[in-house]
Amino acid sequence: MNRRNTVQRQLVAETILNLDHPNAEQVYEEIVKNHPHVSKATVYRNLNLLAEQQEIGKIETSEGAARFDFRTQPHYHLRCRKCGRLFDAEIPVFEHLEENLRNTGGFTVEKHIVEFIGICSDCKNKN
Amino acid sequence: MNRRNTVQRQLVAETILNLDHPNAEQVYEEIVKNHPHVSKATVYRNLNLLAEQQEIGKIETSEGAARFDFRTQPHYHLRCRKCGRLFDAEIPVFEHLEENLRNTGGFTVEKHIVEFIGICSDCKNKN
DNA sequence: TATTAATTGATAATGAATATCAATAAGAGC
DNA sequence: GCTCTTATTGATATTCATTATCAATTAATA
Repeated sequence: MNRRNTVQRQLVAETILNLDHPNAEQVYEEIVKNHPHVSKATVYRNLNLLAEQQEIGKIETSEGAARFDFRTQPHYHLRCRKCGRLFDAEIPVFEHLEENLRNTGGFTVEKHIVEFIGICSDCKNKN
Repeated sequence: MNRRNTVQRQLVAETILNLDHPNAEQVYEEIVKNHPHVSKATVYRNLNLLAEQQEIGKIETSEGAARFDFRTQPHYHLRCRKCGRLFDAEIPVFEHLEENLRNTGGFTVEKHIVEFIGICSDCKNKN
């Protein structure tokens, strides 16, 4: 029941700080550079555990693998539909948006996601 | 290059009209009831083709399988995190939202998604 | 009716993520 | 420090949604 402080969990938590919206694969690749023994399953497990306990953010975009984020406050993202990279959207969160919908037909809204989709500058210059 | 009017494509287009935000599996199940010969791959192919040609909507939510929709105008959805069902959100689309972000750091925004996540009334009454 | 290329059906393959389970090791109590 | 309990790990199998493959079929055109 008690959470244990394992080397692997520590590594996942630290690695998130050094990567920009990585997916689980990218976190794994970064970790195995210096710690080849760590299993991919362990990376997935710890990413999810840390996200559940609100120590990191988990961003499930509308396409592709989930991304993780050292930012835990609500904010929105831009997603490049070519490379899949995420960028923080520099607009304020709609604090009152959900109020318009609370208990719509018995549906209880708990949170909302806003995702902007387009092309990042890198991909624009590549074609 | 020319699009052909196959029985299978017709079936997919018609079936979408009778289902509420179905995923590909549900469209397939509905079709095979009366047409057991139709392949699941064909259903996937036609759903994607019709979506590309804007005849139906494709909704890639932040979790689980993609949903399809006979509505093609932009609108938002509520998603139940228990059963995964989608509901139309009865709020107007933010027409000018993307303007705040156009060319943010070279990123060109093409569209945006708003998704409300919560619990539907059916799932609320079940536990 | 013959031609040709879009489409299909059946199935293999992919990618992301979770499940399984025996082996390991963190942390508590002694 | 040593032992015990059980959270955690590593390795791998499995699941799920979807796409790829490819020979066979068939819609549409001439």
